Amino acid sequence: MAATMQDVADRAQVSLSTVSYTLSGKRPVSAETRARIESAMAELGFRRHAAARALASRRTHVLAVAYPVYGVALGVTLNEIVAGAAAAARAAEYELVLWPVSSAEPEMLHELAGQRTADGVVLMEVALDDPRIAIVEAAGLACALIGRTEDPGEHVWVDIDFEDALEQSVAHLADLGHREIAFISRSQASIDAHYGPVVRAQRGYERAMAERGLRPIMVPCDVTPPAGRRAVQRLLADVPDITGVIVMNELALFGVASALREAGRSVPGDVSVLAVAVADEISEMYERPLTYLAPPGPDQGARAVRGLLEVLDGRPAPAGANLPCVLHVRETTGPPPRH
Amino acid sequence: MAATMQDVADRAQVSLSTVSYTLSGKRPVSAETRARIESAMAELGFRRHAAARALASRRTHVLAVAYPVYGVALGVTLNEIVAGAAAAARAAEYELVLWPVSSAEPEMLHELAGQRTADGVVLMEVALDDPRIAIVEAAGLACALIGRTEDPGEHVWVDIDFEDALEQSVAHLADLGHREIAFISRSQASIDAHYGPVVRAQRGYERAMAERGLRPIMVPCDVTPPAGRRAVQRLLADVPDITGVIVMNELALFGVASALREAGRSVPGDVSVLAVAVADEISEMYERPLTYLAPPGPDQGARAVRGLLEVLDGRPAPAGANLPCVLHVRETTGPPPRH
DNA sequence: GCGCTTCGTCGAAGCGCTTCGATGGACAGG
DNA sequence: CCTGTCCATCGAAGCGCTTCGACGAAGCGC
Repeated sequence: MAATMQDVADRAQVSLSTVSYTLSGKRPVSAETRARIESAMAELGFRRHAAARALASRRTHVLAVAYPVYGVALGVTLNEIVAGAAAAARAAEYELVLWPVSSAEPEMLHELAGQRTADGVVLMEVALDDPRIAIVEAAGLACALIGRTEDPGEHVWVDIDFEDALEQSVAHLADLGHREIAFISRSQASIDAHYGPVVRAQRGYERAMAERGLRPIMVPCDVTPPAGRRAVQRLLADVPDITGVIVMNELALFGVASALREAGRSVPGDVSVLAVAVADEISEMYERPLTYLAPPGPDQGARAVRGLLEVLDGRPAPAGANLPCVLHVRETTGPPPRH
Repeated sequence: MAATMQDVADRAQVSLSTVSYTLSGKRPVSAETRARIESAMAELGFRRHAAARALASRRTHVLAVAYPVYGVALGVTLNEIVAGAAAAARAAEYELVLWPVSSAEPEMLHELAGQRTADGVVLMEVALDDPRIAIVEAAGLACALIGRTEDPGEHVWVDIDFEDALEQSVAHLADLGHREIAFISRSQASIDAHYGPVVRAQRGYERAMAERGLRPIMVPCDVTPPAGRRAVQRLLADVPDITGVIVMNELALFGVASALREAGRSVPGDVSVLAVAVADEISEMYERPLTYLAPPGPDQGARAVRGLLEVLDGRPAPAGANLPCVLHVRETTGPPPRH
């Protein structure tokens, strides 16, 4: 079967512990011994047995991401975060695994964390009062948040600066001369549930509009294309002279496009469309080059993982990071029409 | 720190091995001893240490799913499979983790499999000649396929019966009286790459049409809403008297809807629309009750996991399962218009 | 030339669990 | 009453690795 460290030691004619030290670098090993051991490992195709290592070292060298498998329609944004996290983990010689847990079943998390198969957990889509944090910490694992609670305190957290994103969005449109700017956000349910991103975005939007003496026009909208279409139909009925639409809703975006087309409004001639926190890949799907604010995607995952590693190594947790989205001006925004 | 089995044994005044046996059930334990041990475990909040167990038993009790994080836009269908797999694993007291690996980086898989942190791997989105299978098996892990290779041989595999799905689709529309029935599938690239589902679906479609003396109308289409819209525009130009459209493309579906609306074709009055292998959740997103063939979703994951467990327990692998989609007739299909 | 440190290596003790063989008591059959 | 079974339990030997203390061989200064 698979070669063990003892096999390597025998073949290289050294003791088992020397093999361990060449691998970990925790004690010096002479160059020729190291070379002999390395070729023995290569010949035998040796790979450390993770469970044995974990048992002996009290470290699994595994980081987990609590991955919300249910409910999220469009995984691209999540996946970018995971990709960033995986890369950062790999760079530190940690493995990254995903734990498929919906936030509705914290019991599952308790189960997984209790077995101590990971050293730390990255929690995605953190709610303002997230019960999962306590569960993870009770199991003695480190934890990092993508998003943040009401008061993240000393936790490692990485969030998108939604307030800033909406400020940027309003600024871009207002600078172009728009006065009637609507914000199509998420479902009424998520607003009512005080879901962090939605609440903070709304706050940013309202402040940015108020600062410019503009009237905020909030349009809640479910995360589906037809909902986006209906939202725009409603908006056009209520505010016929609308010229700017900010959409923070990946799927609704497609419905927005078709509703505007149907209503005979050209983009950006009649109406400018700006998408917020939409992954590059989604923006590519749009029918024409979309003006959008790209979320920090992979960087979020990478920072969360690096923060986790700091904590695991006994260093102080880095300060929470509120990362900005970056504006890509393409072809769906322009000056408003002069009537 | 966390309680060990020895702590439980001490508190229940039995030996360590007796605790182990009550947990595993591999030897009889008297009722009162068991009760004492169980309350000791509850009081201490004991949970088995996974690494220690894995080391001693040569079984990690973990199953992994190679989860394609990159490229797949719409995760719903994948997630249903994962949910089914997780449930089946849990029922057998296995944990399920996801390994975030794109099929483009098999090296990553090699790394993960080499460390033996799982007993078996479920491979999703298997290509007709998938290099990952050899990698997993070389590491000595069992493996199950969602999808299948050209010749799956003795492997555990679970696939959607795409040929049958298209046969059902054509039958439904033809029975309603349609004669001009188009099939909007996936990108030309995936057709050229002989991606299994696409190839088999096309085969089923062409055969079903031929059997009825109908002319097949294949429309390749990228997996984005605007691509769906363009595909329909092209189709309407080429075949103005089209009355039936079969769509096997989750995202294009939304573009299909808007293109038909724009062209002034009512659904199902002028054109019937039938979606294939679209998750329930996606069908809910459609603007009106959609006629669709639901994929076996969770069942695929569950069967893959159960097959894996059979193999791990030394039993023969169950035969590959080619699962049918089930037709839900709702409101987007009806008889063709009489001109 | 002596004791010191430093370097490279070794041996052994676990990490927390599973599992095998052994043991002792209860009970039935003769 | 003795032997043979069966049942419930125990003790100990690992699983493959990390890590600590120890140790011989250099290399140093005085």
